[in-house]
Amino acid sequence: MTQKNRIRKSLPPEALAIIAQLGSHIKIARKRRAITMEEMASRMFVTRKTLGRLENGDPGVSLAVFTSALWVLGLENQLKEIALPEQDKIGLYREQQLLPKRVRSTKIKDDLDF
Amino acid sequence: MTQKNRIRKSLPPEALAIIAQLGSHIKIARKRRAITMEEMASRMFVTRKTLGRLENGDPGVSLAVFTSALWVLGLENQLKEIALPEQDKIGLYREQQLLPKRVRSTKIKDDLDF
DNA sequence: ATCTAAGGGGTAATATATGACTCAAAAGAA
DNA sequence: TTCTTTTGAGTCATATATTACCCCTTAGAT
Repeated sequence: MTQKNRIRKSLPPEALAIIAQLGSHIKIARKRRAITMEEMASRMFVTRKTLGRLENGDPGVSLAVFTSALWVLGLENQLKEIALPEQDKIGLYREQQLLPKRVRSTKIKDDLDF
Repeated sequence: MTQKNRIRKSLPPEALAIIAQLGSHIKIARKRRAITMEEMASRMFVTRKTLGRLENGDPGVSLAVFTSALWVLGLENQLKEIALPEQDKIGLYREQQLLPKRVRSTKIKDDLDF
């Protein structure tokens, strides 16, 4: 039996919780702006039901739907901060670990004029 | 003709760009950690191809895949900041606008003991 | 109290995502 | 250079997302 969509059965509970929180935050933001699901869904070019899945924390909704929701709410800029390389402390640390112990001057072909 | 998946054809270019950036940031973070796509995909319980779609900015990948990637990279906490109600300036402003002009003391039935 | 609209949830049809497999190009190490 | 690994990409089968349509409960306004 070829198993499909392993991820749905294996999503760590914390990841599920994060997605659920995102959904409820989006719902709160929508209500604060006094927008109905119908109205917001149409601005997102999706159906009310799909927006509902997002707001209810369904992990299966696409990044398109998610991003579009933030877009309609005017919150899309926050997404740009995610996984920013210059703020990735773990990454920067690991990168240093990968640096060579010593550096040796490399012979550069000097006909590469620049 | 019933049009399906309108969102794919209607995603604002900026939203597409944001998703593409997220993907490339994830790719950078992975490389910094010296993890191959194969290795990372297996930790996410998806195939290398699906991870590739995420890293290449495919707007169709699910929140599950996206969140799982951040999870594996140890960056999932950043997601918790998205659309946080207490930091939603637009929302807080609009909420104030919705407040009633005046307040009138309401007759509270006092047999609601609490 | 009454009424209207908002939203939760079901179904069937269809588009798309995802997995499994494969080939090939490109990157990197020795 | 040569060899190995990584990764990009195509195909097919299947699971799932999304739509369009439906009904129904309930919250909120009057």
